Amino acid sequence: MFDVLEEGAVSAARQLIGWHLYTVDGSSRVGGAIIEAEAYTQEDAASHSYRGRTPRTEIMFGPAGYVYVYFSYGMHWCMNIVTGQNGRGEAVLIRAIEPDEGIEIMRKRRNNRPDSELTDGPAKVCQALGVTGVDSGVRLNDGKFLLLPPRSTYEVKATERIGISKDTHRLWRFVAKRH
DNA sequence: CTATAGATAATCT
DNA sequence: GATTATCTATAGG
Repeated sequence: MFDVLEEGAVSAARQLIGWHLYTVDGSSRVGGAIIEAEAYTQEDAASHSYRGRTPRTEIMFGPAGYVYVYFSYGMHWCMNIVTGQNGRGEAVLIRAIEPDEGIEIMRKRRNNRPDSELTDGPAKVCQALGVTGVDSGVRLNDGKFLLLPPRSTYEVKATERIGISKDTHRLWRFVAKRH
């Protein structure tokens, strides 16, 4: 169903820039275009899957197209899209989105912060889209989540990942280039 | 604008 | 007991 996800996390992270990610809230969609994403694989010391399967990371080892949500720093939720073939232990962290639908809902959930700060970080994306741990293991395009193809082309830049202390040299963070 | 401290709990050693 | 794929408020330039 999602060819773009099945080649592997690095390829998927690069190609996912520009895809639209939404959660469905009643009759409205909440979300927008993915503009920042990072790849994590089992061979990567910064990845939750590095030490093998655990209860938390089990979802990363399943088939592509499922959502993996984890709890971070005792406060925040962050969401990934599982990639690669079944058993590989890969995912792409959704780090930022450019809102285009459901902005009023996001403002409310983000406590009326400026529009520029609604979804410019992985935990902010989850708060704005209403994603928590109960959504971990849910399949895309099967109810709550919608992943739709890009509506325009994006220039993508690869950089070092953010907020990690191991394997920082990998250029596995992909961002939509500003102009 | 940049820099930094503090919050706070699951997860793993 | 240490670490953590973060965010926010606050202080300073």
